[in-house]
Amino acid sequence: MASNTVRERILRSGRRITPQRDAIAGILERAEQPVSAQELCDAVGEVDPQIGRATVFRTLQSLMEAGLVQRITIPGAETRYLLCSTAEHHHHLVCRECGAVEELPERGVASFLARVEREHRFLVDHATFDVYGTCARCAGREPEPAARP
Amino acid sequence: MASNTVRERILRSGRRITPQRDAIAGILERAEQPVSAQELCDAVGEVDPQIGRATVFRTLQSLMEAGLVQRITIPGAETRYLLCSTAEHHHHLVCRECGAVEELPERGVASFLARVEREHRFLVDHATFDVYGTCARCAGREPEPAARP
DNA sequence: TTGATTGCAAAGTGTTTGCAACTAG
DNA sequence: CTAGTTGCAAACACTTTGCAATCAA
Repeated sequence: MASNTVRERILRSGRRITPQRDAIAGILERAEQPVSAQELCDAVGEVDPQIGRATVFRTLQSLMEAGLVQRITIPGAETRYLLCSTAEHHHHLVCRECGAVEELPERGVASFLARVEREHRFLVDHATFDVYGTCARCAGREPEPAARP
Repeated sequence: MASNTVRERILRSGRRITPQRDAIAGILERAEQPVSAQELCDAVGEVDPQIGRATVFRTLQSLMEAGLVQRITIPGAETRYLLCSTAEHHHHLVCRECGAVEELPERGVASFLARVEREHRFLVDHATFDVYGTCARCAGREPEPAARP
């Protein structure tokens, strides 16, 4: 099988590697949590102040189209971007404490969606399912975790 | 039990009824599908061109706080607002054909969330679960419905 | 009466675009 | 070589804010 570095994945998607994309991908790769466009711009600026906002946005868009990056839209907060291990459709568990994101494979959601389809006679085309809360590690530290699904 | 008109619900939430709010709520009420802020501004403008954008946004915010309105954030599209029959937390099935929105009660999602909590050792605080596809009525008309969960 | 609400216009965000210059493949 | 990519700055879309005037309860 082909190499799975981000660079390889970009190349395989028929896109060019440029220093800018390399920098942006690197930041996303190192980030332990989803990054906002603004944060990304700032971080990129530290690598090379020459790189402009437009490039950051265009790169994100490009990487999203390539399936390398997914955008998660936290309602009431900013849009954030994260490098995904797989281009397949999946969902996220986002920890509010540490920002860590766990990927929830589509498989886990599929059976539930099937039930929705059956019960509501609704043909599902796309579903967003993002869960916010406290991850196991952070829950271990906290005395009184919130709980309101 | 108390009356359940939108006016009543606004009043009961300790907010004032104003002609502007009445107009905005009326539009949301008549809309068969979620409305974007822009559309709302336009529609409101037809009722009374005097009503400004700021008022529309402030009213939406107010109604959201009161639990009358919910905002749904379609990834890659605009934010839309819709009047909800209940202030309780719930999710939506949105038909891409006709725009109709069906409310999916939290109850239906709860057991699924419980499983996620168990399997991922994750304390769920809030989950967004919005489903896009084709409703039964539209599916009946269409020869080849899309299907890619 | 009086605090909530409004209109206006101006300021913020966050994101996109046009275009000439540049460069990876 | 040449289509894809970039930087810049300006344009855009959407939402929020300050403030004085107004109005619902």
